[in-house]
Amino acid sequence: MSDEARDFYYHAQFQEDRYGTGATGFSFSLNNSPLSISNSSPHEPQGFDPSSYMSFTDSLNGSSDYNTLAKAFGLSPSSPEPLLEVKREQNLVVDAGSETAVTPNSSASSSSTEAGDDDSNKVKRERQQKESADGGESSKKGSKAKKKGEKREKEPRFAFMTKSEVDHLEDGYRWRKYGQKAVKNSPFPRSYYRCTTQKCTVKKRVERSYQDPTVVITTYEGQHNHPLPATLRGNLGGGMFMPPSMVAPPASFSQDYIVQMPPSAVYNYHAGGMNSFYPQTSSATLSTAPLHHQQLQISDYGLLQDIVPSMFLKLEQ
DNA sequence: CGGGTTTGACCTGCGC
DNA sequence: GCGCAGGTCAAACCCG
Repeated sequence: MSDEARDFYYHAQFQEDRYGTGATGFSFSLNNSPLSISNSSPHEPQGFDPSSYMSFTDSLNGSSDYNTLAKAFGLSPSSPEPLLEVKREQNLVVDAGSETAVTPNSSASSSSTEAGDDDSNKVKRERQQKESADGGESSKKGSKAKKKGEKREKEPRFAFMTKSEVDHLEDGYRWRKYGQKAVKNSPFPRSYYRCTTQKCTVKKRVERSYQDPTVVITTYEGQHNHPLPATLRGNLGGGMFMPPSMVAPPASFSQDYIVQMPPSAVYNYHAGGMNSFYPQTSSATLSTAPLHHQQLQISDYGLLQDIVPSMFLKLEQ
């Protein structure tokens, strides 16, 4: 697998009740066939390679097994009814189905200039040399500088889209905003966040789709090397949304499978059919419509917090 | 006072 | 080489 093909795109929708009316929920509004080879999306790049699809797990572990995820969601490679969109970014983020294309290769740098630790350290060093002539070799942040010629390693990334009124969705981890930039051709800025846990280099970018302002595009980069902050574990209620960071596919569709809603939270679903899956908890209700049209209504987020930690442990082993 | 946010400056990569 | 856009830094600021 090439370095430049390790990013992912995930599409979900979240109906949020930010004002506490109790009506919250999310839906995997997958308007495209992510696992489909015969994809007909107008936004799909020409000559799109279906092998570029891979599971979250694959994305994070560096392996590529396209069929695994397809199986996991009961899809044949040409299934017209995708349940989950997991897509590598091939140097771009593409909304394969909706109107919210994310700068399709307008500048590959948007997806390839990651791992700022390397460059930024260089930047820091240079700045320090400029600004502090006392040759301070300190720099609490620039401690792991790399050689100049060394090529930056790209962290695996995946992006997903969420329908939400708030930009920064709670995902159980603590984030520190370190930047905000205006996005070309978009009235909405892009925010940059870093995980505040020490030694954790996970970053995420949050921006709104300029074509559909109700859609928030979140791009995760890297993997958390620590558990969910304890102070937040018991606080998963209240409309929190767990974006998917990893999928642990089942051996077969008839079995339970786990969708990890990251960074670490997991929902456990039971596959109910080719085009639907059902949460095992009674806290949620799900229509029998095809999944990509379904809206999972979670009426009791308190239950969610019970589910998440246990599922996480399950995946941890 | 500690931790998070804001924001202008600065850097890098890329296309022309 | 230049300009543009994305990404990051870090001082100033804010807030509990």
